[in-house]
Amino acid sequence: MQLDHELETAVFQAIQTAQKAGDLPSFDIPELKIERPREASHGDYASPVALGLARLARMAPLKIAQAIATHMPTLDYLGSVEVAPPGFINFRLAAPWLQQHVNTIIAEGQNYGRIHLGDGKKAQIECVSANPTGPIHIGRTRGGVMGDTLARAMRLAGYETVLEYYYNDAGRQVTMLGESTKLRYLQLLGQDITLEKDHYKGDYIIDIARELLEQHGDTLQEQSAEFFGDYAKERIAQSQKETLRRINIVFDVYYREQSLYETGKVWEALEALQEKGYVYKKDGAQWFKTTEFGDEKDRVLVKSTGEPTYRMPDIAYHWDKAQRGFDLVVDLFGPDHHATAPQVLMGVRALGYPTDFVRTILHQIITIIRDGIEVKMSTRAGTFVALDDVLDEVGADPIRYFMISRSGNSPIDFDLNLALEKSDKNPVYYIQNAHVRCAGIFRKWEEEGLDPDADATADLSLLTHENELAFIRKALELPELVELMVTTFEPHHITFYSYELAAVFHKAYETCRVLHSEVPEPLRLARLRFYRAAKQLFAHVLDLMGMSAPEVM
RNA sequence: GCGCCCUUAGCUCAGUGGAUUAGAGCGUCUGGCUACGAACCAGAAGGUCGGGAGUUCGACUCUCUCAGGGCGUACCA
Repeated sequence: MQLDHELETAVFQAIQTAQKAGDLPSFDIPELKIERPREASHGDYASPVALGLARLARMAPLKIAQAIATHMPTLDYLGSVEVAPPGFINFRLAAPWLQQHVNTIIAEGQNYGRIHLGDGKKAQIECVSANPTGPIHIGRTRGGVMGDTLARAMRLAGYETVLEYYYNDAGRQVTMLGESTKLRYLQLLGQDITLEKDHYKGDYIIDIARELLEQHGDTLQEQSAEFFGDYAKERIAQSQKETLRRINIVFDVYYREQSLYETGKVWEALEALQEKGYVYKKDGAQWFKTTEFGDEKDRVLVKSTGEPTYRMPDIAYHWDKAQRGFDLVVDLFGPDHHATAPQVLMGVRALGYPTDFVRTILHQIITIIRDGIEVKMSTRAGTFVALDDVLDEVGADPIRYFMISRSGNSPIDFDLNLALEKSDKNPVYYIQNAHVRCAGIFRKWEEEGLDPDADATADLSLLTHENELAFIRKALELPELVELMVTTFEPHHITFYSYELAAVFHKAYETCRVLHSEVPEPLRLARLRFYRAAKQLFAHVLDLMGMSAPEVM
């Protein structure tokens, strides 16, 4: 349940009741807003609705607030309703209800925070979509982690969600990949050949060529570059999958660009655009009239060589997305796509589909810092930082956390030293430590031979410490967080939430002991129940971020 | 030149048009372990929210403008 929405409904009812009772004049009730006050003394929820209604009702805001407060329906979770100048209504949750909520958290488990915004809707998230011409590098990882985290939140919000990777296994880059692999193969056979400017020069190509040599000896010399390309791209795609699995990203669909050619979709899309009059020929190329959709100049769809630009299959791909019946499509693009993303949507519109179901989420660059110095990255020079290397160095959890620790609009400095640091400077451990501390309580409990289910019937009304209640209140924000994430498409909020959850947890942990001799038995059981809920919630929230919940660190 | 993004505490950044005192982490300073993990907690100091104008009962938040910074601007993807 989402208390903020429940309260909106309740306030709406209160206004209606007040109007019937003549305490408020009649007017059409506008959209109501329930918010979380910053100041704890202002309650758990507050509504400024009376301020907005002042003009409509032609009454003093304070009087309106008073009338609403008087007519609020009775609700089990609502402790008090107060009116504060200049006209705010403050709601406070009932302590008994909060205490019982501990059992709700335990009962709902991995479903805690579930909202129904996406029930019955199909969503797709596309991210990473790197070319299968080399290892995944750290820059691509940001979009991948953002996309995967969003996918997890969207599933909790009820969306049937497909995480999809658009796999550019066609076109010029695969040709170059094939040529590069063949040249390396021939080099391994002792031929004196040099790679050209556009060839891929990374060592992984040599490894692939060596594989072919080991499997086939020197029998492949007459094989085409296409043969080498087919082998290399499959090989690289496999290793990309493996790399992504290491960071806990598993795609539901790898959509092959090549399939758009095999089914004829690319040319179908081109013909459809031609028929609708959006294509013209100039300088031997075929141009798309993107200026009709507000672009500053028209763009080439088919080069004078007869090959399509990347734009053409991209449009066909998004055309296909439109036809697959998704209610929501999220495209995550890095800084290199900032300019081109809109052009693809212009293509979809030109093909007669609305594009409001597509949300393009852009993110800024990521810089790697080692020992306080920026690690320069250049794809051309082959000096990009491979995700695998960072995984070897710091592991998946810190990468996942730091990749979504900032709004996508901010560039990120990824500090390798900090990611490795197991200290209070590192928020990753601060959060995971909350789970570890809970685990420690249960471990000790069982080591002492005590009944592991002893807390099942604990008297939760004994959880009266303000720090315990503060934790439960923070837990209640999870559904609101999920809603925020899936409506703004901003995954970074969860890192702040998880940190705040850990902060209120550690406060409770410091003040509310369980196994200490001075704690009376009934309270001990209630607190054990409390930490059981906390442990489960941390495991859940860490899982939403794709991170592990360690028992010990 | 044009487009997108950014400018909030010494540093890195949150902040969904609302309530005296704009938040968090790091850093700095002061305290706290014979207590389930101190990888923690308690407290202090630190701000003309880049400048200016406008809309509003009310602006860090919306609009315009100026200044500074990042990224992009292919018949590459």
